[in-house]
Amino acid sequence: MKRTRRQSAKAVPKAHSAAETTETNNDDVSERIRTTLGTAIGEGALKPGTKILEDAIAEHFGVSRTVVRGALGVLESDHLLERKKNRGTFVAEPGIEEARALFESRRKLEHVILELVMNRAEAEQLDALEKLADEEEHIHHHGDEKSKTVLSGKFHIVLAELGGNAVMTEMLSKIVARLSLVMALYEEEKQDDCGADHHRLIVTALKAKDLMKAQQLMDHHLADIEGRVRLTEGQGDRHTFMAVLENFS
Amino acid sequence: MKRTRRQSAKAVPKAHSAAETTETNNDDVSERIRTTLGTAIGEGALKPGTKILEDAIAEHFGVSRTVVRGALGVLESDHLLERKKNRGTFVAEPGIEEARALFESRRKLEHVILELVMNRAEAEQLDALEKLADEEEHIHHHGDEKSKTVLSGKFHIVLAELGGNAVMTEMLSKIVARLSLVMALYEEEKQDDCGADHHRLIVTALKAKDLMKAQQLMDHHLADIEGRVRLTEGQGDRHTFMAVLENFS
DNA sequence: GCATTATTATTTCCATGAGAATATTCCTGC
DNA sequence: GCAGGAATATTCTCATGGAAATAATAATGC
Repeated sequence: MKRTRRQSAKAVPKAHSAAETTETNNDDVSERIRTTLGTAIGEGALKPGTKILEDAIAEHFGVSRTVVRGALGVLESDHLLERKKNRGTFVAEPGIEEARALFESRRKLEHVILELVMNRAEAEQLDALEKLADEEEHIHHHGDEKSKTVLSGKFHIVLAELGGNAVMTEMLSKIVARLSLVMALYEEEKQDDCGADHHRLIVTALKAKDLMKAQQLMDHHLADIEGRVRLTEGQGDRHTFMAVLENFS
Repeated sequence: MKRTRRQSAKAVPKAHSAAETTETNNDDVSERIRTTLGTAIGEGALKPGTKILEDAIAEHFGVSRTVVRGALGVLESDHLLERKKNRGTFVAEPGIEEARALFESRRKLEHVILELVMNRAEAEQLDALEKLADEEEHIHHHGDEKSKTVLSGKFHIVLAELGGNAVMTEMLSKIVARLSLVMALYEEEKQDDCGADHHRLIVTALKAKDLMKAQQLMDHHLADIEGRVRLTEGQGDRHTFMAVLENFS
């Protein structure tokens, strides 16, 4: 038996039988696949180098491999996945040079965003942001590892949205996503206790209309994150088989 | 006759006959389609709203519609194309809010890039950049409309590359591409004579290590571009049938 | 003559099968 | 037992056909 593909579970059997209840516009599925994989990567559930089985995804979402393939294509163009010819698709493993560029870009972008927020955000919007920071701090004490990183990333996105520039927001989102891969690869110790209230401090600086202070706090916050990382060659693939061998030889 | 598709001209007839000279790795084709359409849009050959026939592209590149479809997908995610369900894909028509965001993002990015270039670029690299600006100025006097805009865009990309941050360069490239759509939609008068030597002035400021001056010149240059545009609603679709009608009623 | 409906044609959209390349297992000889 | 290789299985890759939807054209009624 040459081709034994698992039967599509929730896929419509064959015909688009006229009375389709859900009326699943299949283009939404492509979007859903992208966001699903994107957030999975973002919160570290999918580690760098993990192989992506397009058949499995196709089955899970009840669509053909064609649409999965399309979704993977744009994820690749976002540098979240890498496709090796005839080998398959893998979660990307950014190199140290790319990591450096990403950190730098993020620093600059966040600076600009703070400037925009300072000029545009209403007081009530800042209140909402502050509430998010508080919630985050609350979660922090309850040590839920996953929701911690998720919330932490969300703060920066919401902050960017307050800047009122969708292009900026999108750029930052993509950089943050890629940086989560960098952290997964190069992070050394997970000392997430430090910097728990960074976000809240930034908000108060914003409310005080002190741009310099806010940017300075942001710099400190980001430096804190970058400090958990050692960007030296051979560190990135310490999880790979060869690298592990070298540690024991 | 239900399905009359034009015969693929340069496509290999059927089998990947063992002795394929070119050994056309078909993934390169997808890349080629993207860059082709991308530059076509960038230099205004493809105007906003133009319909993209995937059959025609498939035939032209000698591949199936599937790979064309993939390429169009990532172009869509880059906001250069828009896909309307069951209607087709069209060259994107950015709205005025998007245009505003793009202009602003570009200003900020170019500022950052100048900073990076100031810190990193070697003298000889600046020489190369200056040569590019000179060439551009030379072309300018010979009024070749197309190569003028192409060269003009290229300057900013090369400048970004001198910044030594690939992420920044990519972001700027995408913004510039989208802005060419904005210009095509909203540009009023084509007074490209003014600002002919802007680029060269920026380079000299860079060589003089005068960051403030360089940024100021860049601001002026970009303001010049933005000045050619009137971002008011109803201006964007002045080419559409309904808008034309309104002008005569 | 014009609006409205019916018919035809194009084109998008997706599932599927076949081919090619890679990974894995099994087998044989030593 | 194990190295090397053949056979097998898995997975990617892409072209193709058919169904659905929209656009275009023809036809009909008034």
